[in-house]
Amino acid sequence: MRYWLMKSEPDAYSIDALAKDKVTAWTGVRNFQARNFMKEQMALGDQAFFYHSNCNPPGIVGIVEVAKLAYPDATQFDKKSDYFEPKATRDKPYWYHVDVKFLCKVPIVPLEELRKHKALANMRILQRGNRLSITPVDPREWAFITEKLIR
DNA sequence: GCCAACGTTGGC
DNA sequence: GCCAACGTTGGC
Repeated sequence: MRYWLMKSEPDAYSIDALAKDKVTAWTGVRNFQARNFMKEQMALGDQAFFYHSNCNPPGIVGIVEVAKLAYPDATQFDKKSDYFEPKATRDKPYWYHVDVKFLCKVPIVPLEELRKHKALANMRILQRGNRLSITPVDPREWAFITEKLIR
């Protein structure tokens, strides 16, 4: 089982929205690396930090679990959707996504707090210019955050 | 709102 | 297949 960090802009979809929905389809990912993490590596039961980005303050606000393996993103076939992909066909979809299940909310662990800890220095989210919306989290980093920074 | 960093596109 | 131009992300 692996660990992940998944970004969402709270204006678009927040941890509170997921707490209400319980399960959501993680649609709209349009980056090949992020897609491949979902399609090729995510397994049922994998856990992920739910991260609020592009807000003040950005940070980890919850924990979720992969509840359904990757399947084609329906929004790519919808001409009216912002996520429409003209090159995709039903036989050869471009974009995939998993479903994630709400596990819990946590008191925010701000990005600024993550930066303070040497144990987390290699986290993808902390690297300069990082924009990837889904990133793997090392099990040791996961343990550090859940044991030391979340209470 | 600014802007650095990055991914993607498309002309050649 | 290179690479400049462009669009997007996301912290600040």
